[in-house]
Amino acid sequence: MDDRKLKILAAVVDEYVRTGEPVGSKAISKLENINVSAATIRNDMAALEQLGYLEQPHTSAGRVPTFMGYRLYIDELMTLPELSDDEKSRLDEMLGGEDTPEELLVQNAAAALTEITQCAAVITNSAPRFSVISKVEVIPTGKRLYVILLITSNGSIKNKACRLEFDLNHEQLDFFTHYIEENLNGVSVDELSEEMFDKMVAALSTYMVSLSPLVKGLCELSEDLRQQELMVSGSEKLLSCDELDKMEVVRFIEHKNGLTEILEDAFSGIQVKFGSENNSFAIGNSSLIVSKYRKGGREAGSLGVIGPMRVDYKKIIPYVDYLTQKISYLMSDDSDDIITGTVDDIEPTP
Amino acid sequence: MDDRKLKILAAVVDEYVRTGEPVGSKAISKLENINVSAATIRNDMAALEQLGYLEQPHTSAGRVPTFMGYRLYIDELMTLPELSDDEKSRLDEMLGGEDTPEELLVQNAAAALTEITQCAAVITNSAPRFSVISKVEVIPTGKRLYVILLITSNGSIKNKACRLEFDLNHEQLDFFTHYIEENLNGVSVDELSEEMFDKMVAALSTYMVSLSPLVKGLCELSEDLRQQELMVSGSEKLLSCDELDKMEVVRFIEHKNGLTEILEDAFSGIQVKFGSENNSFAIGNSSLIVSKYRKGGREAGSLGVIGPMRVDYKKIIPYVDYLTQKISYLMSDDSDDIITGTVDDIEPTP
DNA sequence: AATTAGCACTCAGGGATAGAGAGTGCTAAA
DNA sequence: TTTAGCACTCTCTATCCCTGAGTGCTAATT
Repeated sequence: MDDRKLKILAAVVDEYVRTGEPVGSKAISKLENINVSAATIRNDMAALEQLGYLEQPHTSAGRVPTFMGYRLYIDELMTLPELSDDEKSRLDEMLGGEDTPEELLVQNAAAALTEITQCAAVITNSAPRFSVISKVEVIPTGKRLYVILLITSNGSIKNKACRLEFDLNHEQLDFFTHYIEENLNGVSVDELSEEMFDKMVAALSTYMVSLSPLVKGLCELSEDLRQQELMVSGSEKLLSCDELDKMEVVRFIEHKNGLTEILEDAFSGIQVKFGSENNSFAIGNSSLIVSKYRKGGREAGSLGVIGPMRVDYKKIIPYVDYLTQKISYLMSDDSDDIITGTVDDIEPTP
Repeated sequence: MDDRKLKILAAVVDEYVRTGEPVGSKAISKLENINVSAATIRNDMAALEQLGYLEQPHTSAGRVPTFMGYRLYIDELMTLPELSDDEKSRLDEMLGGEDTPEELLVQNAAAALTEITQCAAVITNSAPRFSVISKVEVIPTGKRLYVILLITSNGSIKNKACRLEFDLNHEQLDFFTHYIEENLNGVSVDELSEEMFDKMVAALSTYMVSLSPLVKGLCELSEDLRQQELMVSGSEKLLSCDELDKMEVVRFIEHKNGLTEILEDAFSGIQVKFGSENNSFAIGNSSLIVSKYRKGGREAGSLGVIGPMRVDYKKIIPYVDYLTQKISYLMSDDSDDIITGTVDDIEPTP
């Protein structure tokens, strides 16, 4: 695998990304820093095809990169340009100022990626999983009607109305509230499980059976919290992309199949995954460029772009990279007073 | 515009709805209650085209109804069948029993419509606008961090976190809570206005300036409440419908453009609107069949189906009609224990 | 006057055919 | 080892032709 072959492979990918057409030996030979003839390139391309990095849609067509070709290009060959100051400040502006709420920050990043890359952008927020319950309240709001309020250390607030069979008196409500607080305060969202709530129901039933709807409500709320939040923006861009199978895109838009898993599995740093048969996220010729952002030192979610395999990696990767870093920076900034603001610091409800 | 022409127009629409193909004179002449020759029908169809009710995709193709044609068909020509008892009881079952919560009732209706019609269903809930504030709570949850909880008589619950510049002590929190309760409890959501909150800020500023973020938070929550809630279910059905432009459908699914407005504008009874350029709800060849349901004599929301213009109106309209009536009936029935369950009945938080 | 049968006409859609163009692999020369 | 030359392959596009469905018009019939 000599040096020139790698250079040619890189050139083929670049050209293909640029034009979308299978690229021939002549086109490569005309390129600036290639100083060999088309015939030589033909020989090398034949070799690259033999090795599995290129393929021909048909005899007498140019070459197109294979999965392997893209993989090698992305992992080894590609040279990423630095973002210009202009581009950086444009992104900063699109993210919003320093006092933008965290949730909006990530959403703005997705919107920015959609606009700049003309691809779909995807964001997840796994923050809830790493937070702890910081407050639980049960508030009577009508005949036999109670609202449960669940607040976590990262600022998520969930509520739910429950109807009981009987009204609770002061004493009963007090008892329940204290019981719940003792059992849930400070518990990590990840630890919450159905069994745990089942046990609570069992324990409480000796005191008062009719409390179980409240526990059930709590259980449902905790499920809400546990589930990662995933949002896809600009998915219509995928439809106008003729490299992708419209049916598959539609199926993806409907069910977001496999995305959660793949994003959860991802590790730090920029990663590129192909929507091949390997994983459950399967839009035929697609590519997912994703990176995780951090909050207070911990991975808190991910941010990425979904496009055709033939996307401009050189352009998109720096954008995704910059945005995740910026978001991580902004989040580490003022995150302390939310993360550490546990229930111990606060006054009881009057 | 003689009687036979109308009959033929109706037949063309029926056939086109059934087959999806442009319909020719021969097909019409073979129909049961048409007893004239194809030639006669050709003459009438030419006349109907002249009048703007039909059009030809190209010379020597059959005819297809125009907007105007559909409009006339829907408004005057179509004969709606009664639902059979079987169908009615099936719908009743899908709606859920008498004690189904109102919100779920409407959602079940949407699910039923999606399943039966294989189109998208849309529901709105304008109930919040006609409800009153039944409870407001301010709950400390961290350093200078407070959650405001707003509950209305119809069961909507909204919350929001606010950050203050200083922590409040018991006394201050008590004062604020009482002040808010006195000023907001029992106030209709429709009456809430920015000016009202501005006045509250002014009044409170003599006591404590730093409370204003809380009032601002309340103001934002009340805006959330005022805005109609809109849900679309089964929107994926629109994607598999090749009469509709996929791009437009995806854009619609993502942004629900214009739906709120059009649904708010609708008046009582079944209505059919076309997704043409006239209104902001613009999926090219689509049709929206919608009706309002009532609660305690008042319009409380709407219920509808979005499909291609070529939908089976005869089938869908009776379903939508029945469901809205049934929902209106169920809501007038047991609405009292929620509507009238104001804050006065309940115990203060322990 | 209204309806019908008959007929020529139009047009979309589906092969089939042919030529152009791009690109290749191979061979032989540099 | 590289390059030039050349025959070959295969897609793509345009063109033509044919078929079938459906029309509009005219003349005959009721």
